[in-house]
Amino acid sequence: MGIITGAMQDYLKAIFKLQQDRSAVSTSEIAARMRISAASATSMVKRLARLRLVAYTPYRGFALTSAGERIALETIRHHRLLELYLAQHLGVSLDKVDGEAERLEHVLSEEVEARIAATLGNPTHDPHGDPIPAKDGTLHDVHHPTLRHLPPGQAGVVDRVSDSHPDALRRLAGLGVLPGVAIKMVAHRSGGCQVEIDGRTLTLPRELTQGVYIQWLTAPTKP
Amino acid sequence: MGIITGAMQDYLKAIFKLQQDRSAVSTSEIAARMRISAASATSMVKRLARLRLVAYTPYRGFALTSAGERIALETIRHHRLLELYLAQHLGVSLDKVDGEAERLEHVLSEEVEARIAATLGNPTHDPHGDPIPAKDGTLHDVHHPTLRHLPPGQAGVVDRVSDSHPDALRRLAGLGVLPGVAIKMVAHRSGGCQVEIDGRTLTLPRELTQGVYIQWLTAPTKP
DNA sequence: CGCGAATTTTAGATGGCGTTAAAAATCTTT
DNA sequence: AAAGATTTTTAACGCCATCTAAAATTCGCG
Repeated sequence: MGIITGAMQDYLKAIFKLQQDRSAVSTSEIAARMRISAASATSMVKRLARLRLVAYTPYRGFALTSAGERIALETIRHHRLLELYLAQHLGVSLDKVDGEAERLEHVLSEEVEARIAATLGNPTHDPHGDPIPAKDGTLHDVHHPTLRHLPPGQAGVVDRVSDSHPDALRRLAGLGVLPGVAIKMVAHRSGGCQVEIDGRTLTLPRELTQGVYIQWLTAPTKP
Repeated sequence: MGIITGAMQDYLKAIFKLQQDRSAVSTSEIAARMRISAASATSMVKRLARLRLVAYTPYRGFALTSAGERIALETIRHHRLLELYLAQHLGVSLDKVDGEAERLEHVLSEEVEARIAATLGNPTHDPHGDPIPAKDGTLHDVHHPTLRHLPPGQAGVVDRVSDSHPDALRRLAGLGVLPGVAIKMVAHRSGGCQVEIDGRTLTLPRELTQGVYIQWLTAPTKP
């Protein structure tokens, strides 16, 4: 029940993410991910273990306790809400929101967090499609919207273009649909959709919109 | 040119404010203001002196160098912009904005600062009437708007009511115009103005609006 | 199984930022 | 101007968070 520092939150966040697949995390994994020495990781993990935020067996790795997971999820919630808010309400570009949120997340009060969430309409996914943990720790699936999922009027940025159909990829590239390009949905049509890129309006057939993954600039509206 | 920590920014800010009147600041003054021990103040001042942010003569006090003042002003700018932004765009109440801004100010990037300033219309005063330093360090006078200075449509909170006219004070209190009460300017009339308090609309004669100091909730609009 | 390789932990520094207690300098007051 | 009071600085410590180098442990392979 001591105080949780910003550095501790970062460790807990990193452990949480590494733990997604494998069940225990090693010192060197966390050190590599956080770009610190293995010795630093060991000493921090020991500190976290003393606070009962991770379960740690020397030489055997460690895993979050439920208390640790709770803090990790809160931190991730802060991070992703901030990313969305910065992008949507302050126009920060998507390649910068992560870095900005990284610093702000540690000093965000519960009150401001709540107001940001409310302003955004309690979104469930951040602009990269990653789920925003709910206050109770609930986590949705990762959301990888393709062009077809953009509602009309909604703008996004092309994240990547599937390379499973090289032909489609080539046609899209020819039309200017490339990763990093801003794209706005104008309207859905039978058999495709109309989008705006760089001021130009195009109509893309269904088979081309399939493999275009985009990043949301606003929260998905709730049904 | 080492890195400037958040604690250093807090010291520089405090020294700047103490320096407003007197020309040199003492260890005990800063210690009292920041609620830390005098010994801590000494060690931090020595650190700041090493970085050439304050000019320090042992046992004789210290003052900001121009480099130190620049950082102090930047920090105060961050603080006051954040206060205004939190109040105006996220609805944080005025008694909480200071504490919130206190933590956020140290991690605000130049980019987000600029976007916040732009969103607010490059305001010159915070919700308490204190001037927001410009990027170049320029500082306006303290602005203590009275009710008469509220533009129509603009809402504020009563900060204090002058007690130099006890009679006026009593009449205002009878009308519900008390410190902490939200008030909105409806329209200026010859000889007074029409305001809305708590849902009720009142017309106040000129002599009553004189001594009512208010806090701005939005930036003064530029001429 | 046992030995070298890889990983992990410990040991010992450093710097930031705070503390208390004692020493040093300055002020005050007679 | 000297004594006493006050202020300021120094000394010694603790905790966080990082590092490097060395010791301990575990892994992998012949």
